[in-house]
Amino acid sequence: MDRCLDRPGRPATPRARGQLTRRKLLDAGGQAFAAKGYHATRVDDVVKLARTSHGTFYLYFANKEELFRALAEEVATAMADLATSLGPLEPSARGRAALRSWIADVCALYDDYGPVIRAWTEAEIGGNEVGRLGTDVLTQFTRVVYRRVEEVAPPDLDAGIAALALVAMLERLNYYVLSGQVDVAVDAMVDTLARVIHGSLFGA
Amino acid sequence: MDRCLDRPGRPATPRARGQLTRRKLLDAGGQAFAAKGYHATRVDDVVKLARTSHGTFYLYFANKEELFRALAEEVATAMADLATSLGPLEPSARGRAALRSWIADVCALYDDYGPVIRAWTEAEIGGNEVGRLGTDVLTQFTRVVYRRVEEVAPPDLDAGIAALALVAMLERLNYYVLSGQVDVAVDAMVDTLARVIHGSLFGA
Amino acid sequence: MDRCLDRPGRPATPRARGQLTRRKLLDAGGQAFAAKGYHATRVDDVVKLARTSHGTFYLYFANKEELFRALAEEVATAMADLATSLGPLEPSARGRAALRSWIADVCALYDDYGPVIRAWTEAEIGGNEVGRLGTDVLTQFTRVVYRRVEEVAPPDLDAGIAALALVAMLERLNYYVLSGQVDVAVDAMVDTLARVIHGSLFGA
Amino acid sequence: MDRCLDRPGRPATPRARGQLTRRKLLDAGGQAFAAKGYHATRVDDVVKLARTSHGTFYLYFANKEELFRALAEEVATAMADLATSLGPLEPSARGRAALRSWIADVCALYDDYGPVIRAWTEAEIGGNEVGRLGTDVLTQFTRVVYRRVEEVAPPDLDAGIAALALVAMLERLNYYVLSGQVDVAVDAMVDTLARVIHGSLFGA
DNA sequence: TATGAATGAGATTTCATTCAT
DNA sequence: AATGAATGAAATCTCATTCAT
Repeated sequence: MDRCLDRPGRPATPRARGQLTRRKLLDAGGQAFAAKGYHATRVDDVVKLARTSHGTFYLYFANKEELFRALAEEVATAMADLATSLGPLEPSARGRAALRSWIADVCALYDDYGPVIRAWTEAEIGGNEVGRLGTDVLTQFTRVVYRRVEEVAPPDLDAGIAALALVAMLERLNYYVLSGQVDVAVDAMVDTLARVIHGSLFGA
Repeated sequence: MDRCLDRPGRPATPRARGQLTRRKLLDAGGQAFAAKGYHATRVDDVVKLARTSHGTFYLYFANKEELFRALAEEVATAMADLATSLGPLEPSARGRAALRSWIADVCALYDDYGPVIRAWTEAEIGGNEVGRLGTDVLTQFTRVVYRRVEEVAPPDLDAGIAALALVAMLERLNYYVLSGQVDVAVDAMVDTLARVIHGSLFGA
Repeated sequence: MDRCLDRPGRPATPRARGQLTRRKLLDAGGQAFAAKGYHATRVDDVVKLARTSHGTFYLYFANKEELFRALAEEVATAMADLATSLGPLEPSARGRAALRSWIADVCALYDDYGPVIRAWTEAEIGGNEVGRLGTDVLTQFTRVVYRRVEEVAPPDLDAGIAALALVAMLERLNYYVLSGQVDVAVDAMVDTLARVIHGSLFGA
Repeated sequence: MDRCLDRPGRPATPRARGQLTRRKLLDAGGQAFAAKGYHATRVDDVVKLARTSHGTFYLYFANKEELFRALAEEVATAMADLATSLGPLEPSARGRAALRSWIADVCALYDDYGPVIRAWTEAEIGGNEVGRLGTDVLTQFTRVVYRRVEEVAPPDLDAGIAALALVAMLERLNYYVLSGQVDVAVDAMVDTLARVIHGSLFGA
């Protein structure tokens, strides 16, 4: 961290420092978006958190939206991975445990990346590229859930909409809980979500 | 306060025009928020839609937030009314039909007031009074659902969280659908929601 | 005050009511200027104090400045009268008593009209008509003082500047005292002013 | 906080430019207030005089009032210094010369900072912090004069009020003269003030 | 690479004045 | 004679982005 090491003449640690600065900005962005939301976050908030300057910010990101997109892409990867990890749904107790475990992963991911997920589904930025990225990721995620629901859905249930409804529930409940609007233990939330989803597919 | 001028018979001009203008601004606000979201909406958008002037806007509302709050209060009333209209949940086909009908009402309300509901639960304006109003209304709404769920919940289900999860699902699915991010018929959505909720409580 | 007396068909008390309204506005203006100063006073403040409407205001005065000018003209008259009432200055005890009495009148006038006097000497409105009116009145007033000073001034004293200095002292001390910036009894102020002025002309 | 970049030898660019801009704004403010008065001065006038942009202005001052306050604080310092430089008052010719010299300093200060002094004693901005600062400085200034007057005041003279009256005369006469409302040479003004003040204390 | 000063377009807000009734 | 709603020009203020060093 001692900056005095890279003395004038020598470039020193080729681009390691740049990567570090970029990372600091990404982290700061995550924090800032979490605290105030995408729109209310100022570039100033980000650079202050990152302990850099405005000039530096624009060295790494073309604008605020690009910072957000970079963050969003990290989340997109994580969500895609998570989606593929959902195994077949089964009525058995074992199936239910598997479901519960997956839901726990979803909640953990939301815990890490909630603000980003939240922001990209906002209508406010729905018109632009980032909104589209968000929609795509969510659509992708929902498609996987859909496939699993379809395998077991009773004939009177529209698997497409049901999958969407379940994803909606997962996302929004996490939002309520993480934004502190309600006071619920994460564990109890995971239990209940598993119970409700399992129940709605296979009965109580 | 009865002025001698507005005698019965004469059109009651006194306050009528003002109220009309206020209404126009409120409606315009609803439209604008729906179209561009709370943050992206400019006071200018609102007055253009309402076909008035900037000055007039500030005659009726101190700022954009106050306009939003006024709108939010209308929604709060509507939601409170809707909440009380939820009857007991029952496993019977009749009970399910009643539930479906209530859900249809919820979706209709969301159709009318969606953008406001959406905006007030966003973290961006969560720090202020409006955010609190939103939280309060949603809490109130959830409480009513909670009471009904509690009456019939199987012992292995936490009625409080379940009620929250169901409200989350209702709200977020409507959001997905109304924001055009996915393409689903309202009727099918209502069916599925009724099916999922009923199923999760009483089995398939 | 019962407005219902002037029934539609009859004009009733020809223009008495108008004069009353005008007076109310003038008084309200005086109060408002006193409380917040000329610039910070809004037409709205005036009409609220006068319990009338904006429309009515502009029925009687072309604008805020005209209201001020009307007020200023009242003061101008009073000051001109006061100026002529200053008798010859004399070293005797009797002369000093006469001076004291005149100063008491000046302070009383300042008590009544202070805010107007204050406002018109402000540089802020010095460029316009009102400022000129103020300057004229003050010049006139000073001229009278000048004549009396000249009659008795020792040769080493420039009567013109001395007169100006005395008027300045009279005006500003009253301002300090009336604006509440310092806490001094009016009587003591009058005594001291008489003493200082008399002393500066005739010795202690 | 010592950054490795600004090593001794390199021009100390870091803060210098900013300070210069701030200074330019301060000076421009002084000019603008002098020319149009506090209320009539627009932020726009200031930035035009300083040859900067609106944005830059708000980088250094939160608003017009803050700029004024900064200016006022400079004046406050100068006035406090001036106050302490007043020596004992003496009836002798030498004492009178000393008094005259001090008055000359006061008038010079008023020449430099007149508009600020003028503005802060106005009722218009008297309700806020700046007004208080002005009152404090003037009170402080008066207190020093008071001490000197008290040392020599004849028993029939209230030294407190007399000091106030003298300060009032100094301030207001300068105002009349500098605002161009009357046409008086500064030298003659200083002479007359010295004569009047000396005379009022020690006789002609 | 990094900085912090500067910018200016655009948003918000105020308020003297006019207008329809 | 009186009202209160409406107006819009002008002022204030914000902030993403660029620039000089």
